[in-house]
Amino acid sequence: MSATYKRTLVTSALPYANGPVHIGHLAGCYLPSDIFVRYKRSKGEDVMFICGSDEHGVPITIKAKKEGITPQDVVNKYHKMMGDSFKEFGISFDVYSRTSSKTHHETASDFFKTLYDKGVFTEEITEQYYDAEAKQFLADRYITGTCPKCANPNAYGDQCEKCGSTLNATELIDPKSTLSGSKPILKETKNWFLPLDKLQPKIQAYLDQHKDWKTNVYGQCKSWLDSGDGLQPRAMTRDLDWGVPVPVKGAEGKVLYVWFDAPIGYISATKELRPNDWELYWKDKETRLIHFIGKDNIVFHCIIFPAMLMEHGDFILADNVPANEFLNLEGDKISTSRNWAVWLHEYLIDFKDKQDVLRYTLCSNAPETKDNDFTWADFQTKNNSELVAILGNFVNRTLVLTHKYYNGSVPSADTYTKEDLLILEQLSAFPDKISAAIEQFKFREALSEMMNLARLGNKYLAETEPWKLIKIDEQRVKTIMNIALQITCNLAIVCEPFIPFTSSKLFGMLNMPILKWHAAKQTSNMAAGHVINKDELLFAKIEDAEIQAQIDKLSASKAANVTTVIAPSKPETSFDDFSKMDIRTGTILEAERVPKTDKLLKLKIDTGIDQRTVVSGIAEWYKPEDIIGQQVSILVNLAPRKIKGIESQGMILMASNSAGELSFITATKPDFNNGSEIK
RNA sequence: GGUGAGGUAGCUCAGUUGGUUAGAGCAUCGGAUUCAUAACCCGAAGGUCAGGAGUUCAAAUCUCCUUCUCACUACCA
Repeated sequence: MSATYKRTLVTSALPYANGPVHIGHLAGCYLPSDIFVRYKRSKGEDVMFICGSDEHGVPITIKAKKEGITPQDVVNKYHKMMGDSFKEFGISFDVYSRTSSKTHHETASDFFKTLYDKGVFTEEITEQYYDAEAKQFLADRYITGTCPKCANPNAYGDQCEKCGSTLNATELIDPKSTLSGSKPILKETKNWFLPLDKLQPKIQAYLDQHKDWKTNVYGQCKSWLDSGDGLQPRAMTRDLDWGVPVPVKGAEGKVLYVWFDAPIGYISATKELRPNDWELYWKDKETRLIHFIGKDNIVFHCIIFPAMLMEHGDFILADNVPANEFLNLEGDKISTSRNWAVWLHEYLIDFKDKQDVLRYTLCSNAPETKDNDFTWADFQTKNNSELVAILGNFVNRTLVLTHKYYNGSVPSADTYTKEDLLILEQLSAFPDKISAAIEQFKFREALSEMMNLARLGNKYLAETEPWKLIKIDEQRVKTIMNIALQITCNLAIVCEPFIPFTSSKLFGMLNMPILKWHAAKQTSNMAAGHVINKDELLFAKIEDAEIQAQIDKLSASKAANVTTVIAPSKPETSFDDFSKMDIRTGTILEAERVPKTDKLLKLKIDTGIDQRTVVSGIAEWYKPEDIIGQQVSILVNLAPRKIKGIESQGMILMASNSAGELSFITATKPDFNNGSEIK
């Protein structure tokens, strides 16, 4: 593959500018892409590494409103924060741009215009909620109301965070605009859709050429294409005032959909970096385009963005999309809102100058094929038992002996023994072994191969025992130490993509210029007589106390999360409104699971008035056989509704705690027969 | 429920087109050693390859069923 390409364009998913970077982001795409790019650079290949902040979209406007600042303020803050911490961590982007830049606005706008002029989009008029006071359409996130499912009064228009269900804004009970607090009205609006349904054959053909993609990536793409109705048209514009304005007449007050806008950010960033020849990287067939992303982005990078590029016409498409799975933290999902994360900017303070320890740990346990778990104990072990004990130790013993025996001057190799030759042969084979793994995006394997070189070194010293031989055969020891130094030097070369800070430290100690990848195949990079610098330790042990401090920090956020979140009270209502509800005491007579659902139970309730069927989403909390005879409160004059083909005639009232668990509510005294009113 | 990805030693993971006693690192235990940050080196122990059935001379690998985890998706009046 590389034979047919002249250059490589590597993109790393644009991080969303509403929070700092955490280890999940790093393990998912930034670290693998950085390793890949550093390796390519070391090989002397033409490679460009693109990233930037994704700064549009509704969550940022909400965050801004909450904090009483402008969306631009929000993205300025996080753009700087993310950019700084990436840099300090050694993620070597050639450009770290942002989607609020002028270049990006122009590029995205032109891109849309081109597709528009080509007649790619379909127009569709739909009804959306509109806030008459604020005079704007409301994104789903700007509407709150009562969740129709769990009765959480603070559900968003797209999702209820309490019960986790996805919603349509129009389903919310008692919807409310978060802008003005007023009740939104439905109003017609026009949006532009990318007709993915019509493009499906083209996308199919594209994916068919890439069956070599990682199984998780290809599998997920297939599932989109093969699912029931296939691909569906997707709106590429939104009624919102934060983003790239839609450059079309009649589209005032509309912006491009973030997922239309964000991937174009890769193009804009390249333009900024190479204003004169950026097209070479995006339009020349001899450029290889690779997107590094997390698994949540697969559909956008493998289906939607390629579709956009295809329809535009001039662009090349991704040759590979090596998406990683997710990284968990101490057994739980990483969550920004629950503060369950290791934040990069905090790590960089707590573990100053230990970038490589985290890089090493995250790479060696990267979620390449399935979700993985990051634990602090593992972090400590990887540092103490591998970086310190194997790599650091080998380098240290080699340099210490060199200073001790030769005052830091590289001894000359004399006659090689059979075992020496074997070692040298193995030594020169390492770069290709590591290359092979990196080219296949198997970074864990590549890293472990790199460590094997240090192991080889340790083993060589243990077998030849120069500290014993020095007393009887000084000539022989010179050869041994020369070889040990060659191994050390080549380690400095091949470890660079993974642990660049260590690499440069090592080159410094060896008093060597930075050597490139091909040099690692040589076994004589360190010339006899060359004088090395004073040695220092490459890695320090990490003590239990430091690890405990991090674990305590996490425990604290866990404790903070357990404290019950009390939903704020709803707006005042009238007694008349309340008394319209006819709530009764009833008893469950029969209960059974609704087939093909996870959460639904079909209940037969004696309401005192009659016996009726109610479908209720409580199957996660109650087993059918356990609740026969259970007394419940039921809203009996609610309009019936068909759920999964069953007509549900009422609603069981449930108490719901902050964990989203549900509980029946009933009279606590006996003798409250069915039909007793609740008021 | 549908779709996709997973379930291999205590832990984290490899296992190519089915082919001899299923591998590695870390952790554990034993030995050896002292140049080295009690590190290194050698060795041992450790697995009904989630469970069951089938195809085959031969299955971790192919087929079917069951079960668990994760993601997307559906149901929630």
